[in-house]
Amino acid sequence: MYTFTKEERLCNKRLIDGLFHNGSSFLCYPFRASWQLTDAVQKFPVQILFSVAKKRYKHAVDRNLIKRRMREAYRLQKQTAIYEALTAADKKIILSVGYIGKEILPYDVLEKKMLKVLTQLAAEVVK
RNA sequence: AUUGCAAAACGUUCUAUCGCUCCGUACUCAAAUGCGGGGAGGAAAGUCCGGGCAACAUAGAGCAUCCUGCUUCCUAACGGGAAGGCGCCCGCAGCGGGCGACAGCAAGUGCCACAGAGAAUAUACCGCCUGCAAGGGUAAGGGUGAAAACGUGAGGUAAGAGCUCACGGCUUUUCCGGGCGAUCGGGAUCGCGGUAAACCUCAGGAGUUGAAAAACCAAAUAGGUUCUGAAAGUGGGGCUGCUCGCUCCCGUGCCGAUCCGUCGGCCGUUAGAAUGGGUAGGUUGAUAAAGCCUGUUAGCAAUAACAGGACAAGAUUAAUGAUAGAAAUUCCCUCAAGGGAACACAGAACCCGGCUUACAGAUUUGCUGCUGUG
Repeated sequence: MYTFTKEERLCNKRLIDGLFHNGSSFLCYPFRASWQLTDAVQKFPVQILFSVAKKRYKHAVDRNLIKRRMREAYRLQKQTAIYEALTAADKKIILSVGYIGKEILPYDVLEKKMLKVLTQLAAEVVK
Protein backbone atom coordinates (compact mmCIF):
# COMPACT_ATOMS: atom_id res chain seq x y z
CA MET A 1 0.00 0.00 0.00
CA TYR A 2 2.57 2.57 1.14
CA THR A 3 5.52 0.81 -0.48
CA PHE A 4 8.15 2.35 -2.73
CA THR A 5 10.18 -0.44 -4.27
CA LYS A 6 12.53 -0.56 -7.19
CA GLU A 7 9.74 -1.47 -9.64
CA GLU A 8 8.04 1.84 -8.87
CA ARG A 9 11.15 3.88 -9.69
CA LEU A 10 12.24 4.82 -13.15
CA CYS A 11 15.73 3.42 -13.70
CA ASN A 12 16.12 2.76 -17.40
CA LYS A 13 18.32 5.34 -19.04
CA ARG A 14 16.70 5.05 -22.46
CA LEU A 15 13.23 5.58 -21.04
CA ILE A 16 14.43 8.66 -19.15
CA ASP A 17 15.97 10.20 -22.27
CA GLY A 18 12.78 9.48 -24.20
CA LEU A 19 10.66 11.01 -21.46
CA PHE A 20 12.53 14.31 -21.47
CA HIS A 21 12.59 14.49 -25.26
CA ASN A 22 9.02 13.46 -26.13
CA GLY A 23 6.99 13.58 -22.91
CA SER A 24 4.31 16.14 -22.08
CA SER A 25 4.94 18.40 -19.14
CA PHE A 26 3.27 21.05 -16.99
CA LEU A 27 4.20 23.36 -14.11
CA CYS A 28 2.59 23.32 -10.73
CA TYR A 29 4.74 25.36 -8.37
CA PRO A 30 7.06 24.25 -6.85
CA PHE A 31 7.11 21.21 -9.11
CA ARG A 32 7.57 20.51 -12.80
CA ALA A 33 6.04 17.22 -13.92
CA SER A 34 6.87 15.37 -17.17
CA TRP A 35 4.97 12.26 -18.20
CA GLN A 36 4.53 9.86 -21.08
CA LEU A 37 2.20 6.94 -21.81
CA THR A 38 3.99 3.62 -22.07
CA ASP A 39 3.27 0.10 -23.32
CA ALA A 40 6.06 -1.53 -21.32
CA VAL A 41 5.19 -4.38 -19.02
CA GLN A 42 5.40 -3.02 -15.48
CA LYS A 43 3.84 -4.11 -12.21
CA PHE A 44 2.67 -0.67 -11.14
CA PRO A 45 0.72 1.91 -13.15
CA VAL A 46 3.40 4.57 -12.59
CA GLN A 47 7.20 4.58 -12.76
CA ILE A 48 8.53 7.78 -11.24
CA LEU A 49 11.77 9.66 -10.65
CA PHE A 50 12.45 12.73 -8.56
CA SER A 51 15.02 15.36 -9.42
CA VAL A 52 16.52 18.47 -7.86
CA ALA A 53 18.84 20.64 -9.90
CA LYS A 54 22.43 20.86 -8.76
CA LYS A 55 22.50 24.38 -10.16
CA ARG A 56 19.85 25.51 -7.68
CA TYR A 57 21.12 23.67 -4.60
CA LYS A 58 24.87 23.36 -4.38
CA HIS A 59 25.05 21.10 -1.36
CA ALA A 60 24.25 17.42 -1.63
CA VAL A 61 22.67 17.57 1.81
CA ASP A 62 20.00 20.00 0.61
CA ARG A 63 19.24 17.98 -2.51
CA ASN A 64 18.92 14.80 -0.48
CA LEU A 65 16.57 16.49 1.96
CA ILE A 66 14.22 17.74 -0.77
CA LYS A 67 14.21 14.44 -2.62
CA ARG A 68 13.47 12.54 0.55
CA ARG A 69 10.53 14.81 1.40
CA MET A 70 9.16 14.54 -2.15
CA ARG A 71 9.51 10.79 -2.09
CA GLU A 72 7.75 10.54 1.22
CA ALA A 73 4.88 12.77 0.08
CA TYR A 74 4.47 10.65 -3.05
CA ARG A 75 4.68 7.37 -1.20
CA LEU A 76 1.91 8.20 1.23
CA GLN A 77 -0.51 9.65 -1.32
CA LYS A 78 0.01 7.80 -4.59
CA GLN A 79 -2.59 5.09 -3.99
CA THR A 80 -5.61 7.37 -3.61
CA ALA A 81 -4.33 10.22 -5.76
CA ILE A 82 -3.36 8.49 -8.97
CA TYR A 83 -3.19 4.67 -8.91
CA GLU A 84 -6.96 4.24 -8.74
CA ALA A 85 -7.67 6.62 -11.61
CA LEU A 86 -5.06 5.01 -13.87
CA THR A 87 -6.11 1.47 -13.05
CA ALA A 88 -9.72 2.36 -13.85
CA ALA A 89 -8.66 3.83 -17.22
CA ASP A 90 -6.22 0.93 -17.85
CA LYS A 91 -3.29 3.25 -18.64
CA LYS A 92 0.36 3.17 -17.62
CA ILE A 93 2.80 6.09 -17.55
CA ILE A 94 6.37 7.03 -16.75
CA LEU A 95 6.71 10.22 -14.76
CA SER A 96 9.38 12.62 -13.54
CA VAL A 97 8.86 15.30 -10.91
CA GLY A 98 11.46 18.06 -10.71
CA TYR A 99 11.76 20.57 -7.90
CA ILE A 100 12.04 24.15 -9.10
CA GLY A 101 11.33 26.01 -5.85
CA LYS A 102 13.84 28.59 -4.71
CA GLU A 103 13.78 27.59 -1.05
CA ILE A 104 13.42 24.39 0.90
CA LEU A 105 9.77 24.06 1.90
CA PRO A 106 8.67 22.14 5.02
CA TYR A 107 7.09 18.73 4.65
CA ASP A 108 3.46 19.64 5.27
CA VAL A 109 3.49 22.20 2.43
CA LEU A 110 5.15 19.75 0.05
CA GLU A 111 2.52 17.16 0.91
CA LYS A 112 -0.36 19.44 -0.15
CA LYS A 113 1.44 20.51 -3.33
CA MET A 114 2.20 16.93 -4.26
CA LEU A 115 -1.47 16.00 -3.93
CA LYS A 116 -2.35 18.87 -6.25
CA VAL A 117 0.18 17.75 -8.86
CA LEU A 118 -1.01 14.16 -8.79
CA THR A 119 -4.67 15.13 -9.07
CA GLN A 120 -3.94 17.38 -12.05
CA LEU A 121 -1.85 14.65 -13.66
CA ALA A 122 -4.56 12.01 -13.24
CA ALA A 123 -7.09 14.30 -14.90
CA GLU A 124 -4.77 14.95 -17.87
CA VAL A 125 -3.81 11.33 -18.42
CA VAL A 126 -7.38 10.01 -18.31
CA LYS A 127 -8.46 12.73 -20.72
C1' A B 1 39.62 33.37 37.47
C1' U B 2 38.12 35.19 32.59
C1' U B 3 39.10 35.96 27.38
C1' G B 4 41.82 34.50 23.00
C1' C B 5 44.92 30.93 20.27
C1' A B 6 46.71 25.81 19.34
C1' A B 7 46.35 20.46 19.83
C1' A B 8 43.66 15.98 21.16
C1' A B 9 39.11 13.45 21.70
C1' C B 10 33.47 14.40 21.15
C1' G B 11 29.79 16.52 18.13
C1' U B 12 22.45 14.82 20.56
C1' U B 13 19.58 10.52 22.97
C1' C B 14 15.01 7.50 23.58
C1' U B 15 9.89 5.66 22.13
C1' A B 16 5.82 4.75 18.56
C1' U B 17 3.81 4.36 13.44
C1' C B 18 4.83 4.11 8.13
C1' G B 19 9.00 3.16 4.63
C1' C B 20 14.22 2.21 1.89
C1' U B 21 18.76 -0.93 1.18
C1' C B 22 22.08 -5.15 2.13
C1' C B 23 23.07 -9.89 4.67
C1' G B 24 21.49 -14.41 7.20
C1' U B 25 17.47 -17.76 7.87
C1' A B 26 12.37 -20.52 7.25
C1' C B 27 9.19 -22.04 3.13
C1' U B 28 10.14 -22.38 -2.14
C1' C B 29 11.87 -24.09 -8.93
C1' A B 30 11.98 -18.88 -8.27
C1' A B 31 9.61 -14.54 -6.62
C1' A B 32 6.75 -12.69 -2.71
C1' U B 33 6.27 -13.06 2.56
C1' G B 34 7.71 -14.02 7.84
C1' C B 35 11.72 -13.76 11.56
C1' G B 36 16.72 -11.88 13.06
C1' G B 37 20.78 -8.52 12.16
C1' G B 38 23.99 -4.35 9.70
C1' G B 39 23.26 0.68 7.45
C1' A B 40 27.36 8.16 6.68
C1' G B 41 31.77 11.73 8.59
C1' G B 42 35.54 14.26 11.42
C1' A B 43 35.86 16.32 7.91
C1' A B 44 32.23 11.46 3.94
C1' A B 45 33.84 18.14 1.38
C1' G B 46 37.88 20.56 -1.82
C1' U B 47 40.04 16.87 -5.48
C1' C B 48 45.59 19.62 -3.68
C1' C B 49 49.76 15.69 -3.10
C1' G B 50 51.37 10.33 -2.56
C1' G B 51 50.40 5.08 -3.34
C1' G B 52 47.63 0.31 -4.33
C1' C B 53 44.81 -1.66 -8.53
C1' A B 54 43.81 -1.74 -14.07
C1' A B 55 44.46 -0.87 -19.36
C1' C B 56 47.63 0.92 -23.03
C1' A B 57 52.68 2.35 -24.23
C1' U B 58 57.94 1.23 -23.55
C1' A B 59 65.81 -0.68 -26.98
C1' G B 60 69.41 3.04 -24.92
C1' A B 61 70.90 8.13 -24.37
C1' G B 62 70.11 13.33 -24.82
C1' C B 63 67.02 17.84 -25.34
C1' A B 64 62.47 20.30 -24.08
C1' U B 65 58.40 20.72 -20.39
C1' C B 66 56.66 20.29 -15.38
C1' C B 67 57.48 19.44 -10.06
C1' U B 68 60.58 19.55 -5.64
C1' G B 69 64.70 22.33 -2.91
C1' C B 70 68.51 23.03 5.20
C1' U B 71 69.80 17.89 7.73
C1' U B 72 68.86 13.05 9.69
C1' C B 73 65.09 9.69 10.57
C1' C B 74 59.86 7.52 9.85
C1' U B 75 56.81 5.54 5.97
C1' A B 76 54.41 1.32 0.70
C1' A B 77 55.13 6.37 -0.87
C1' C B 78 54.75 11.69 -0.45
C1' G B 79 55.19 18.26 -1.67
C1' G B 80 53.19 14.33 4.64
C1' G B 81 55.14 13.48 9.77
C1' A B 82 59.04 13.39 13.93
C1' A B 83 63.55 15.13 15.95
C1' G B 84 67.21 18.73 15.02
C1' G B 85 70.14 23.04 12.50
C1' C B 86 69.89 28.14 10.71
C1' G B 87 67.27 32.97 10.05
C1' C B 88 63.34 36.43 11.62
C1' C B 89 59.58 38.04 15.48
C1' C B 90 57.77 38.23 20.96
C1' G B 91 62.49 45.51 23.38
C1' C B 92 67.61 43.04 24.67
C1' A B 93 70.49 38.05 26.74
C1' G B 94 69.19 32.75 28.59
C1' C B 95 64.95 29.43 28.84
C1' G B 96 60.04 29.23 26.46
C1' G B 97 56.66 30.28 22.27
C1' G B 98 55.45 31.63 17.05
C1' C B 99 56.74 32.00 11.74
C1' G B 100 59.97 30.59 7.39
C1' A B 101 59.55 27.97 -1.20
C1' C B 102 65.36 27.82 4.07
C1' A B 103 70.13 25.59 -2.84
C1' G B 104 72.87 29.54 -5.90
C1' C B 105 72.85 37.06 -7.11
C1' A B 106 81.04 35.34 -5.55
C1' A B 107 78.34 31.86 -13.39
C1' G B 108 75.76 35.13 -16.92
C1' U B 109 71.63 38.46 -18.27
C1' G B 110 67.72 41.60 -16.60
C1' C B 111 64.95 44.77 -13.14
C1' C B 112 65.01 48.44 -8.89
C1' A B 113 58.32 52.89 -9.02
C1' C B 114 58.22 58.05 -6.74
C1' A B 115 61.72 61.35 -4.90
C1' G B 116 66.79 62.37 -5.74
C1' A B 117 72.77 65.15 -8.67
C1' G B 118 73.28 59.91 -8.79
C1' A B 119 69.89 53.19 -8.18
C1' A B 120 75.39 50.30 -10.10
C1' U B 121 81.80 50.98 -15.61
C1' A B 122 78.27 56.76 -10.05
C1' U B 123 77.24 62.50 -16.40
C1' A B 124 78.71 65.69 -8.71
C1' C B 125 72.84 69.56 -6.87
C1' C B 126 74.72 72.02 -2.32
C1' G B 127 79.46 71.50 -0.03
C1' C B 128 85.13 70.75 0.20
C1' C B 129 90.01 71.31 -2.62
C1' U B 130 92.58 73.50 -6.89
C1' G B 131 92.38 77.39 -10.58
C1' C B 132 92.29 84.55 -12.69
C1' A B 133 88.58 81.93 -15.44
C1' A B 134 86.89 77.81 -18.28
C1' G B 135 87.53 73.54 -16.12
C1' G B 136 89.52 69.57 -13.05
C1' G B 137 89.72 66.52 -8.38
C1' U B 138 86.50 64.57 -4.39
C1' A B 139 81.39 59.75 -2.31
C1' A B 140 83.94 62.73 4.13
C1' G B 141 79.19 66.08 5.32
C1' G B 142 73.93 67.85 3.68
C1' G B 143 69.36 66.65 1.44
C1' U B 144 66.07 62.39 -1.30
C1' G B 145 64.57 57.46 -0.89
C1' A B 146 62.39 50.95 0.76
C1' A B 147 67.63 50.89 -0.43
C1' A B 148 73.14 55.62 -1.56
C1' A B 149 78.87 51.69 -2.51
C1' C B 150 80.12 47.69 4.94
C1' G B 151 80.44 50.56 10.21
C1' U B 152 83.71 53.23 13.93
C1' G B 153 88.50 55.33 14.81
C1' A B 154 93.44 56.51 13.18
C1' G B 155 97.00 57.27 9.34
C1' G B 156 97.11 59.58 4.76
C1' U B 157 95.94 63.97 1.39
C1' A B 158 95.46 70.10 -1.93
C1' A B 159 90.64 68.13 -0.38
C1' G B 160 89.23 63.14 -0.06
C1' A B 161 88.48 57.87 -0.71
C1' G B 162 89.15 50.09 2.21
C1' C B 163 93.91 54.01 -0.48
C1' U B 164 96.46 51.76 4.17
C1' C B 165 96.02 49.99 9.33
C1' A B 166 93.25 48.45 14.03
C1' C B 167 88.58 46.69 15.90
C1' G B 168 83.78 44.98 14.35
C1' G B 169 79.59 42.98 10.75
C1' C B 170 78.24 39.83 6.64
C1' U B 171 80.52 36.51 3.06
C1' U B 172 83.91 32.89 -0.47
C1' U B 173 87.54 29.12 -0.34
C1' U B 174 90.35 26.25 2.91
C1' C B 175 92.71 24.03 7.52
C1' C B 176 92.03 22.17 12.75
C1' G B 177 88.41 20.47 16.45
C1' G B 178 82.93 18.78 17.97
C1' G B 179 78.58 16.43 15.48
C1' C B 180 76.00 10.56 11.24
C1' G B 181 74.62 15.36 9.10
C1' A B 182 72.48 20.42 8.43
C1' U B 183 76.01 23.13 11.17
C1' C B 184 78.85 25.18 15.43
C1' G B 185 83.81 27.04 17.66
C1' G B 186 88.81 28.71 16.30
C1' G B 187 92.77 30.11 12.47
C1' A B 188 94.17 31.71 7.47
C1' U B 189 92.35 33.79 2.94
C1' C B 190 89.00 36.29 -0.85
C1' G B 191 85.20 39.87 -1.29
C1' C B 192 81.39 43.84 0.24
C1' G B 193 73.64 47.28 -2.59
C1' G B 194 68.96 44.45 -3.23
C1' U B 195 66.08 40.98 -6.17
C1' A B 196 65.95 33.73 -8.31
C1' A B 197 57.35 33.35 -5.78
C1' A B 198 62.99 37.64 -12.41
C1' C B 199 65.05 34.75 -16.66
C1' C B 200 68.48 31.37 -15.42
C1' U B 201 72.27 27.77 -13.06
C1' C B 202 72.87 23.37 -9.95
C1' A B 203 70.90 18.81 -7.64
C1' G B 204 66.92 15.14 -7.34
C1' G B 205 62.38 13.31 -9.62
C1' A B 206 58.15 12.54 -13.34
C1' G B 207 55.41 7.22 -19.44
C1' U B 208 49.87 8.22 -20.39
C1' U B 209 44.92 7.51 -18.85
C1' G B 210 41.63 6.75 -14.50
C1' A B 211 36.51 2.38 -11.62
C1' A B 212 32.35 6.00 -16.84
C1' A B 213 39.55 1.83 -15.73
C1' A B 214 39.21 -3.29 -16.68
C1' A B 215 37.45 -8.63 -16.95
C1' C B 216 33.36 -11.94 -17.83
C1' C B 217 27.99 -13.64 -19.15
C1' A B 218 23.76 -15.69 -21.93
C1' A B 219 18.78 -14.62 -24.72
C1' A B 220 16.28 -11.20 -28.44
C1' U B 221 16.84 -7.66 -32.66
C1' A B 222 19.72 -5.58 -36.83
C1' G B 223 24.14 -6.07 -39.47
C1' G B 224 29.47 -8.89 -40.47
C1' U B 225 31.91 -13.73 -41.87
C1' U B 226 31.47 -18.96 -43.40
C1' C B 227 28.46 -23.04 -45.27
C1' U B 228 23.94 -24.91 -47.76
C1' G B 229 19.93 -23.38 -51.04
C1' A B 230 16.72 -19.91 -54.26
C1' A B 231 18.03 -16.42 -58.00
C1' A B 232 22.29 -15.84 -60.81
C1' G B 233 26.47 -10.89 -63.94
C1' U B 234 26.52 -10.50 -58.02
C1' G B 235 32.05 -6.23 -56.74
C1' G B 236 35.32 -2.51 -54.00
C1' G B 237 35.95 2.08 -51.11
C1' G B 238 34.36 7.04 -48.32
C1' C B 239 30.89 9.66 -44.67
C1' U B 240 28.30 7.72 -39.69
C1' G B 241 29.18 4.77 -32.80
C1' C B 242 25.91 0.87 -35.70
C1' U B 243 21.94 0.02 -39.19
C1' C B 244 19.37 2.72 -42.73
C1' G B 245 20.79 6.35 -45.99
C1' C B 246 24.00 9.39 -49.10
C1' U B 247 28.22 9.31 -52.35
C1' C B 248 32.58 7.70 -55.61
C1' C B 249 34.66 3.92 -58.58
C1' C B 250 33.64 -0.81 -61.00
C1' G B 251 30.29 -3.92 -64.34
C1' U B 252 30.84 -8.99 -71.50
C1' G B 253 24.37 -5.99 -66.50
C1' C B 254 19.29 -3.68 -68.11
C1' C B 255 16.39 0.55 -70.53
C1' G B 256 16.46 5.03 -73.63
C1' A B 257 19.11 8.54 -76.87
C1' U B 258 23.23 8.74 -80.37
C1' C B 259 27.16 12.08 -85.03
C1' C B 260 28.70 4.94 -82.71
C1' G B 261 33.26 8.37 -79.71
C1' U B 262 29.73 8.30 -75.77
C1' C B 263 25.58 10.56 -72.62
C1' G B 264 21.26 10.05 -69.08
C1' G B 265 18.49 6.80 -65.85
C1' C B 266 18.06 1.99 -63.29
C1' C B 267 20.12 -2.52 -60.86
C1' G B 268 23.97 -4.97 -57.69
C1' U B 269 18.68 -9.60 -54.02
C1' U B 270 17.00 -13.21 -50.44
C1' A B 271 15.95 -18.01 -46.83
C1' G B 272 18.14 -21.36 -43.11
C1' A B 273 22.28 -22.99 -39.96
C1' A B 274 26.92 -22.07 -37.59
C1' U B 275 30.36 -18.50 -35.77
C1' G B 276 32.91 -14.60 -33.46
C1' G B 277 32.30 -9.03 -32.32
C1' G B 278 29.32 -4.24 -30.76
C1' U B 279 24.98 -1.86 -28.02
C1' A B 280 21.10 -1.71 -23.85
C1' G B 281 21.19 -5.23 -19.51
C1' G B 282 23.56 -8.40 -15.70
C1' U B 283 27.95 -10.33 -12.76
C1' U B 284 32.90 -9.41 -11.09
C1' G B 285 36.05 -5.24 -10.09
C1' A B 286 33.66 -3.58 -4.85
C1' U B 287 34.56 -3.43 0.26
C1' A B 288 38.70 -8.12 5.66
C1' A B 289 42.12 -2.86 3.54
C1' A B 290 50.17 -0.73 4.03
C1' G B 291 42.40 -0.77 7.86
C1' C B 292 40.15 0.02 13.20
C1' C B 293 40.26 -0.83 18.82
C1' U B 294 43.10 -2.55 23.37
C1' G B 295 47.68 -3.96 25.61
C1' U B 296 53.09 -5.08 25.98
C1' U B 297 58.07 -4.13 24.28
C1' A B 298 61.83 -0.84 21.55
C1' G B 299 62.56 4.43 20.47
C1' C B 300 63.24 11.59 22.83
C1' A B 301 59.41 11.20 19.01
C1' A B 302 57.14 10.14 14.20
C1' U B 303 56.83 4.92 14.14
C1' A B 304 57.86 -0.37 14.33
C1' A B 305 57.37 -5.50 16.23
C1' C B 306 54.31 -8.92 18.91
C1' A B 307 49.66 -10.57 21.30
C1' G B 308 44.41 -10.20 21.74
C1' G B 309 39.49 -8.28 20.04
C1' A B 310 35.11 -6.73 16.87
C1' C B 311 28.50 -11.81 13.02
C1' A B 312 33.50 -4.73 10.86
C1' A B 313 28.11 0.36 5.63
C1' G B 314 28.12 -1.14 0.35
C1' A B 315 23.85 2.11 -2.88
C1' U B 316 24.28 2.02 -8.66
C1' U B 317 18.35 7.46 -11.61
C1' A B 318 21.94 5.94 -6.61
C1' A B 319 19.42 3.31 0.28
C1' U B 320 20.85 5.07 5.27
C1' G B 321 14.43 8.37 5.73
C1' A B 322 9.42 10.82 7.17
C1' U B 323 5.88 12.11 10.92
C1' A B 324 4.52 12.51 16.10
C1' G B 325 5.91 12.62 21.31
C1' A B 326 9.49 12.84 25.35
C1' A B 327 14.57 14.02 27.30
C1' A B 328 19.50 16.54 27.19
C1' U B 329 22.23 21.22 25.99
C1' U B 330 22.18 26.65 25.03
C1' C B 331 19.55 31.39 24.81
C1' C B 332 15.25 34.80 25.99
C1' C B 333 10.96 36.32 29.38
C1' U B 334 9.73 35.59 34.71
C1' C B 335 10.92 36.40 42.00
C1' A B 336 9.50 31.42 41.10
C1' A B 337 6.37 27.67 38.97
C1' G B 338 6.29 27.86 34.00
C1' G B 339 6.37 29.55 28.79
C1' G B 340 8.91 30.44 24.02
C1' A B 341 13.01 29.73 20.62
C1' A B 342 17.48 27.47 18.81
C1' C B 343 20.40 22.91 18.12
C1' A B 344 26.77 23.68 13.71
C1' C B 345 29.66 22.33 9.27
C1' A B 346 27.93 18.99 6.25
C1' G B 347 25.98 13.13 2.89
C1' A B 348 30.07 7.34 1.47
C1' A B 349 30.43 6.00 -4.49
C1' C B 350 37.15 1.44 -6.13
C1' C B 351 40.31 1.47 -1.66
C1' C B 352 44.14 3.49 1.55
C1' G B 353 48.05 7.47 3.74
C1' G B 354 48.32 12.81 4.12
C1' C B 355 47.32 18.10 3.32
C1' U B 356 43.80 22.14 3.06
C1' U B 357 39.18 24.36 4.07
C1' A B 358 34.12 24.58 7.00
C1' C B 359 32.11 23.88 12.00
C1' A B 360 26.81 25.63 17.01
C1' G B 361 27.97 23.53 21.57
C1' A B 362 30.92 21.04 25.16
C1' U B 363 35.56 18.29 27.63
C1' U B 364 40.92 17.91 28.60
C1' U B 365 45.93 19.78 28.04
C1' G B 366 49.37 23.63 26.68
C1' C B 367 50.52 28.78 25.55
C1' U B 368 49.49 34.18 25.80
C1' G B 369 55.26 34.35 29.50
C1' C B 370 59.29 33.50 33.52
C1' U B 371 64.18 34.99 35.49
C1' G B 372 68.09 38.60 35.13
C1' U B 373 69.65 43.43 33.38
C1' G B 374 68.80 48.55 31.66
